[in-house]
Amino acid sequence: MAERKVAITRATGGDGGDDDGRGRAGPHFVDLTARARIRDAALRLFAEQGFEATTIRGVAEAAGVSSGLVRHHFGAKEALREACDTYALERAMAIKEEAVVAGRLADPTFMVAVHPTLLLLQRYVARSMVDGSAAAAGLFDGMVAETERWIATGRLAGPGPDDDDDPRAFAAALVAMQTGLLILHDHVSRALGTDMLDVDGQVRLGRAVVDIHSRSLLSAEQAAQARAAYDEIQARWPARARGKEPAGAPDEQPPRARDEEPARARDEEHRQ
Amino acid sequence: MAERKVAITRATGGDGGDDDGRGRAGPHFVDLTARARIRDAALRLFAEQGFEATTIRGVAEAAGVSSGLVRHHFGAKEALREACDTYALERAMAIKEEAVVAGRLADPTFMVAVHPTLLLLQRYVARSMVDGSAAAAGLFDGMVAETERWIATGRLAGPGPDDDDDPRAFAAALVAMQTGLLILHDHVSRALGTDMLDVDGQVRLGRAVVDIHSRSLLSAEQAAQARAAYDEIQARWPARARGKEPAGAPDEQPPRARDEEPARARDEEHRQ
DNA sequence: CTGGCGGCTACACGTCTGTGTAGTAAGCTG
DNA sequence: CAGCTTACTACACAGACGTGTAGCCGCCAG
Repeated sequence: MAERKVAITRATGGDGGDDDGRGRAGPHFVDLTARARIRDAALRLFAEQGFEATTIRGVAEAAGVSSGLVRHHFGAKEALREACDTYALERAMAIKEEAVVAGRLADPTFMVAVHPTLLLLQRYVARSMVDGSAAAAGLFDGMVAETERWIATGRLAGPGPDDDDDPRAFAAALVAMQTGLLILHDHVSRALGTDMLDVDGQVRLGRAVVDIHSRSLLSAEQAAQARAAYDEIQARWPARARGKEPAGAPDEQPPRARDEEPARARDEEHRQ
Repeated sequence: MAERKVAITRATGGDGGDDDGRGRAGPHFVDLTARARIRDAALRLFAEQGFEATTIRGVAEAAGVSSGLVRHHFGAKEALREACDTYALERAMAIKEEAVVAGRLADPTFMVAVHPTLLLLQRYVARSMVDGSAAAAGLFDGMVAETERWIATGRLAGPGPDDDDDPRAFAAALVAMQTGLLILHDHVSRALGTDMLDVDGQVRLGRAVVDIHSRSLLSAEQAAQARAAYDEIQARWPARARGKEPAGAPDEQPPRARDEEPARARDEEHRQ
């Protein structure tokens, strides 16, 4: 495009400018095209406040431009969102690519350095899922599909992919859990006492997630009890419940069957 | 419109109309006080669309009343939210209490039957956390605190509470993950092919969560690698990083250190 | 019967939102 | 030079929102 000329003469430096306002995979410049600054501001505000709560005027102010310019560059608010979607995906892939091809994957310094950007992008995507962006929905599906594929490879540690397992549900739960961490950024950060996207918080949270997924929170008997309870429920609810037929007697005693994992969150919730 | 108000004043005239519009812990009536219907509609809409996106007029329409009546009963939108917060907590506690004192905890039929209500309440709370309700923030903190307490009891299965662990981060991550499932209701349901709050989806998801938490997704060496990577990062980032001091050499090789759990979500994300 | 009272509605007001339009300045092209 | 495009601004508009107000209609105490 031709915006470059004006932007350059306009003291935004020589950062070039199709639409990301910087060299391909180069580092961040402080001076960006106004369009890029708008997009960045929108991305951040969308991620922090959500789509609806973010106003075009707010984006304009954060980017240091007039609200009219936002419209001039992006037309409508929805188009601005789509631009953010595209950019988030593109930029995240670029970072990942650089990390891989440049062999910097093994360099923690690099990874941590780019993480603020990367995590913001992820946070944006996560928030978009809540706000109901079409792109985010596709992304969620893609993540579930890939996780499912990853499960199928059997690289998952532990007892192995179970007998009659439900990999789709497994994958969906995993993705939703992971995304939940980003969505609840503010609350998690408050609990941690640090921004979870800062290096410190990010490490603490990362360790916690590794801990959670590198041990089994439920004992074998606890898990068995829970599964038995689910069997019972399925048996009594004739719906299309994955090939079980209803049993007759409506009153038996599954051993205190709802005190396990899924119930924990419930308990705590009501406690407060 | 007009015929309804008559029916209501006639039918609900005796219940005092404090706020829930029914006998204390009684079953649901189809005919509720208008106030109760408004609150129920608001709860559902807040849970489904979020607070900002939900309009008073929308609530009124869903409840079958005029928008003015919403204001008449609740004054302001924020007060309506607070009423929902209070009610959600109260009702959830009531259900739980009934389940415990009536000994119906062991009756899966009951649990499943009340689950649609209970899960909607939970979903409301989860969504409130995203929308930034003060009550929800307190609830999150309470859940984290209780989970932390639960961890301290050592009832957690597996290798036991680790050496220098970070129970706060552990608890926060756990709570956020659990909550994420509710927040991403739509996406999870789409992945499942069923509403995750229906009996079928609820069972499938419950099984998946039990599976996730009753095995270790990461092998011992994977976990060790990840932890080593975090050590490395902490060592190089002198922040207030929990009592480690920076090391000198800026170039070593943590064995492909960022390919584990936390990276998985990232990978999939960019893939699509 | 009468008067007050609470549930309930209709309608109006100010604000904020996304959007539309007119206009200015600067640079490239001819 | 003129003519066009592009970045950018200021201002106006319609609609939707939360909120405010006046009033109707059954009920029930006196």
